[in-house]
Parts: sequence; structure tokens; C-alpha cells
Amino acid sequence: MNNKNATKQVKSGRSKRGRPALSEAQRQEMRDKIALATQRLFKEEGYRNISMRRIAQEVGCAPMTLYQYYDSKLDILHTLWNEVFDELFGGLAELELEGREAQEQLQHLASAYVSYWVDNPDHYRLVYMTEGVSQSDVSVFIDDPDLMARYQVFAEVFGIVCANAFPRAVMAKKLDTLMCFLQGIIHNRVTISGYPWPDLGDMVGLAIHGVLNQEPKDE
Amino acid sequence: MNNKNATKQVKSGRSKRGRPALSEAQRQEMRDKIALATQRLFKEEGYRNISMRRIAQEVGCAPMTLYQYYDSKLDILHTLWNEVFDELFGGLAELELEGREAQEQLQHLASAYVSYWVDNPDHYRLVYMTEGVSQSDVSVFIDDPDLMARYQVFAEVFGIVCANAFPRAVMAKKLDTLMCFLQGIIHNRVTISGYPWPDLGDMVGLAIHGVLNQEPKDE
DNA sequence: TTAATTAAATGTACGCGTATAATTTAATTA
DNA sequence: TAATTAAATTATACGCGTACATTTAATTAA
Repeated sequence: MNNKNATKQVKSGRSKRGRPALSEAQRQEMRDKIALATQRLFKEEGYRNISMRRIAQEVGCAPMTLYQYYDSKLDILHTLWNEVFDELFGGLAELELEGREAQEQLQHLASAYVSYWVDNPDHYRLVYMTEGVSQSDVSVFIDDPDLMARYQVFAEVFGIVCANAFPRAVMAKKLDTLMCFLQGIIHNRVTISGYPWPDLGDMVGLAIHGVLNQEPKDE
Repeated sequence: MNNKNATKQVKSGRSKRGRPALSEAQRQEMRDKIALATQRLFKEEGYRNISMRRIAQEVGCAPMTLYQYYDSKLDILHTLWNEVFDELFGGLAELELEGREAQEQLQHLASAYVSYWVDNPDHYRLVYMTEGVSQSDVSVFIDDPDLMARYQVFAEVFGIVCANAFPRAVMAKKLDTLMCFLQGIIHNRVTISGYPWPDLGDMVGLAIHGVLNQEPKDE
């Protein structure tokens, strides 16, 4: 069901008659062309000015032709995600974490993560809000292995901080919870930008503290 | 700029000539009619099936006539918020909090709050996601005094929990932060419904713990 | 009664995402 | 070469929110 158009199985060399399917190279070339045009649009005219008709115009084809290469507008927008996540995780990778204490590392990492989204609200909207697209669930995240892999940075640093203090399963839950908290901080600061929010680092600190130093209160 | 159509100043009795403006009663009647039709649509056909043309059809007028009484679709949707918040805070008011310890009260309140949204994702989307509407910022919250007032419940219970442990300003920041965390929990559970999230109460517990028992670590 | 005036109501049109139908294109087969 | 076939492409159409133009309706002044 997913990404039908990504590779579009050549149906194991079916049928010698009729117009042949595009080669994988041709497919990819056009996909790249579309992605590039969308990228340019995003950069030069902003998120709100990306439309299928506008992309088609840039590419030089009819709007519906785009659907030969991508399933939906959302599918096209996903190609921009890589750009965004490259920038985001590139920045995170450059952080000087080595010398510091474990929890301080986590604090720095998480703060940088939150800051990125808050400083780039258009990117946040692109990835997390995707309005105007007819789809019901945003489960895209959990079934994109590449994307999940990038978030491993957090798991690694988090693992160091926990340092065998918790069973693996508990640690995983705590990390999930932490990421939810960070998401909450980001989402609120992006969507209610006018509010006098507390210091960003402080909020992140509370989030980390919350998931880490929980007293073993039964029940 | 805001809610131009809500009361629509009669321009201080201007001009005796020409068709008279609708009376306040007539205005309100039509506004109610529209709100009611929208409410019915929401309940019977779901959030996704609310459209200006559909509402107009129910009301028995042309789509553009709706704009005589409301500024935008979003403006109409806001009338549904009251319904939702009535249900939400009504439920919260019925919670048995009295006998319990303060922090446990907060835990119950917050859990019920989160549960409401998670159990009614359509309501969450209605209030917090509002897709397909052309508007840039969702600052509607902070300049709706009635709505802000309802959230005072949290401030009250939170105040009891803190019990003079923190200065008022610090307490306010902690509360803001807690609400962000809760929002994060909700948002993730609603939008990524397929994921095996940790226990809801546990997540809420970590959020509360995070903002409350912070060690006085300077800097 | 008629003309003028003003608000309310409606009609038309735009760009949107995209479903579906029709057309064009590039290959094979007769 | 001409007919057939299937993929690629494009045209058309729908419902969407709503800007803008037009029409209708209700009042007063002439």
C-alpha cells in the first residue's frame, strides 16, 4: 500500500506489447526533477506556496503527471523532509558533547533539537502539520526506518545517561516519554508563538528531570 | 480586527436611508442556526465532512451568506469549541479529588485531561489541528479569556501541590511547562495512534514529577 | 408612487488536491 | 506498413474556502 510509486515494481517483465514502462533511471530522474522543483519552491516562495499545480508548472508538465511519480502531495513533501532532517541532525552531530557529564550531554542535545524546530517553524509545519492534505493519520514516522534510525542519537545518549539504572524496556518507555515532552514544548512554542514561554533550556531540563529521576513509587 | 461579525457594531445608528441592518436578535438567531447546523454536522457526519457549502445547505442559504455572520470557517468551528470544552471540563469537575493527597489530585486531573483528548481524537483535531483553513497562527487560545479561565482549574490544583514551595512566577512557569508536556503526550498519541505508547498514567506521572521535584541545580 | 440608498444575499470565479476519463505515445505483432 | 496494445500523459470535473462582483430587498426622501 505504501509508496506505490517509489520504485513501482516492473511487474516482473510483463508483456512485450504496448508502450514500455519507464526505466528505473528515467523514473528516478523525473522524481528528482520534481523533488528539486519542490525544494526550490519551498526555499524561495515558502511552505504555503507549494501546490501541485505550481510544482507542475516548474517541472513543465500537467499537474496529474506528478501522480505518476508520487502518490500524493504529501508524498512529494516527504522528499523535503530529508533536507530538513539532514540540517537538523547535521547540527546535532556537530555539538561538542564528549567532555561533558552524561545528563548534561542529553540536556545539550535535547535543547539543540528543540531549538532547531522553534527557530525554523516553517520546517516544523512542513514535517508535523502538513495541513490541507487529505489523509487521516500521520503514522508516516513509525514506518520510515531511515527516519527512525536518525533518532537513534537520542537513544544512544539516553542510554549513557541511564547507565543500566533501568531495564531496557523501562528505558525505552522513558525515552518515548521524553520525546513526547520535547514535542510538546516545540509544538506549543511554534503554534502559540506570541506567548511568553519560560526559558527553553529550563523547560527541556524539567522534561529530562521528569523522565530520569522518578522515585520508584509503586502502582 | 478580531471577530468583526460577532456583534458587528451598528456604526452608531448611521444613516436613515437604505435597508436597515439586521437587529441584534436577528443576527444572533441566524448565528445560532448556523452554529447548530455545524454542530449537527460534526456529530452526525464527523469533522472531515464539515464544509461551508454543506453547512449552508443545512441552514438553507448560499455559502457566501455564512460570511455575513462569521468571518471564516475557522470562526464557525470555534463555536464548537464551547461544546467540547463544556464536556471536557464538565468531566474534570466531576472528578473526586477532595480526599486525596495534593499531588495525587493533580495526577488524576491531568490524566483525565489527557484521556479526554486521546479518547476523542476528533475533538482534538477540531480544536488543535484545524487543517485546511487559511490562517497562519493559532494564537486564538491566548486571546480567548473565557477559555483561559477554564484552564484555571489546573492553576488551582497546581497551586495546592506547590504549596508556597516556589515563588509565584516560578510556579507559573512550571505550570506552563507541565501543560506543554501534557500537550506533547496528547498530540503524539492522537497523531501517531498506531505506536505502542507507554501507559498514559505513567507518562503523566513523569510530566508532573518533572516540573515539581526539580533539584535546585544552579544555572 | 417612485427614485435613491444601503445592507443582505447570492453568483461567479480562483486556486487548491485529486479521482476518473480521455488521449497520446512507443513499443510489438500481423 | 498498419493494427494492436499498454503505459504515460493530459483533460475534465468535483468539492473545498473564500475574494470579489452582482443582484435583491428594505428602508427613506422626493
